[in-house]
Amino acid sequence: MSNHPAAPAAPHGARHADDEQLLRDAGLRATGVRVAVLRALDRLQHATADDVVRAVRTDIGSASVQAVYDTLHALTGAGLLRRMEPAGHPARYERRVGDNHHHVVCRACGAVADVDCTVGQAPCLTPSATQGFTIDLAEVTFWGLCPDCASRP
Amino acid sequence: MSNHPAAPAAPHGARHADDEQLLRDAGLRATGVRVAVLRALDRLQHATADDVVRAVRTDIGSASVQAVYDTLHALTGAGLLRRMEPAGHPARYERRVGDNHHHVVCRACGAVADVDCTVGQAPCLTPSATQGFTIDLAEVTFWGLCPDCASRP
DNA sequence: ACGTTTTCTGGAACGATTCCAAGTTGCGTC
DNA sequence: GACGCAACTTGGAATCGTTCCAGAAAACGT
Repeated sequence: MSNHPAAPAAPHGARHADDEQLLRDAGLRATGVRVAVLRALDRLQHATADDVVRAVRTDIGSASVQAVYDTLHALTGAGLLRRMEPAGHPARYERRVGDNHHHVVCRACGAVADVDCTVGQAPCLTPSATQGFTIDLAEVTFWGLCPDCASRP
Repeated sequence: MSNHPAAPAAPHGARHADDEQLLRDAGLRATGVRVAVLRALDRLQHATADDVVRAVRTDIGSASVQAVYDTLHALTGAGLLRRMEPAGHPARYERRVGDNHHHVVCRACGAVADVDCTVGQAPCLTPSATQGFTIDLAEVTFWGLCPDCASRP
């Protein structure tokens, strides 16, 4: 488990080789690219599509950009991945799904980290006046400076 | 005040013609385009840059795309406007600044509405573990369906 | 009236992502 | 073990919102 310095609280339950089963359980074929994408996101947190392409290529030798995008979409759609897109930055993907956690984004370098919300499980999930909207998700993004960027103007 | 069916809580204080003073107070020249942009956003809430371009052109006859983008940046930088960018949608601008309010975005049509957070003034503004980040803003976005889109599959 | 700032026109470029078509590979099932 | 469909490949072009460029003209505030 040395690759999992801080194991996510999310119950995605799969250990490396079991990603195949995870995919099948979700009704998806367990293909090379898909397994490699999951493995890549096991190591890289909040990786961009580009990060994933590179990681997958290092892992299994080659993969087309489209295959990776397709996979990211399929896995996100199946609920195996979560997608977040900080304003002004490319989308980022993570395996931590199902728990309601939020993100801090560094204004300077764009680094992203996870944060658990203070306010219990479902934070501001019930706004007072919803304007008639049916709400299914509350997304909280904190903006600031990461430790590195804070220590230089 | 018929244009202000629900006057924003934000104390931006300016009535139509006083936008010029508002600009000067912010250290900006009160130019035609800038005043027109403010006026446009008085009517249109959560307008895209494109919406603003069209509104400004209807208002003062003509304006270049760049002038509007420049203005939106200048005014946002001066704190007269707030910019929000829902994932997968173009940026939107609004005059309601200084209060901490949040947004609902319709997954289907992209419509945006304001919401006040249930949890008092500074909602999830103090996350438990900030990972060493210095946080200056908490942005909350609710996702769901607007009344219109909810009433058709 | 002057100097500075802003806006203009018109164009090209950007980055992330999507889409295309047609051919190949490789899963999973029978 | 073979078959059929889903997934992947290559290579290219296109999208959209936004930014950047340069030089000239206009407009603002002192």
